Amino acid sequence: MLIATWNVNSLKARLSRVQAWVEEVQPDVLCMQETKLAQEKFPHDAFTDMGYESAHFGQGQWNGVAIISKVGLENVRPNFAAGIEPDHEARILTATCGGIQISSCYVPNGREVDHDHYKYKLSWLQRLRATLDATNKPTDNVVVCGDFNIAPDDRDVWDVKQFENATHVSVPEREALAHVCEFGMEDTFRHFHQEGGIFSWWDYRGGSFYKGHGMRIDYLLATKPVVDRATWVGIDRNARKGEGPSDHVPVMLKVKDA
DNA sequence: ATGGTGGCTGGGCCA
Repeated sequence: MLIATWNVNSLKARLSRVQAWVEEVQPDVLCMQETKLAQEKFPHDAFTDMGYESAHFGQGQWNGVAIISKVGLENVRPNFAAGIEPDHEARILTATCGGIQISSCYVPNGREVDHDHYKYKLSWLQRLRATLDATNKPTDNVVVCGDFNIAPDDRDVWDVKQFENATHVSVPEREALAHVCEFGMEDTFRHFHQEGGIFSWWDYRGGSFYKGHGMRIDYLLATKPVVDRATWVGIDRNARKGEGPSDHVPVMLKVKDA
């Protein structure tokens, strides 16, 4: 089973590239972020034609998360779990696909340290952890993936000196991410790869991709039962090339059958 | 070259 996550930065602008990538790679599940589509505008038919069921949690021209699957799509839940203060934006969608509960997440950017949006980012991560505590055990098959807008450690940015007191690397948000992981999940990329300088996002501005100025802010967290079945994690850097790319590329996790 | 890109829109904000 191949599970992928990709911040597509507008599914309207990116549909042809997403279709081409899905056609080539044939993921069993693809989680998307930043669809930037209203709920009813999601192109379900385009994915049905390729053999996928799909679910979307949209809000309009911003945010929006989706999951497409060809191994089942059940227990679809937009937003955080019942009993937890709901997000006012469309940033998390959860479903069960092929026996694994998978969440497609678009964590708030934060804008600047101590900005209201940064406090929202920290609160959002707390509510993600609370959702897991309320609905799952660490022994469940769970994958939480998406655009976390956090570089987990200094290996995950191109030049740490450029990020003094900046969002994506600040201690409180890294601690908030660690708290999410302490539910009982691991960054599956780091399970297989220890090197730095492997990125999932490059700014559109200033030729960042060609200079190697990126960050690893997209990943798949998984509980131990899933990690124990994992065989490979990869990042499709080629997806950043060519005409009209997203500024993020797909990250993929391969899991053996249970 | 003192700005650089790209998406939302339809001027300026956001990433």
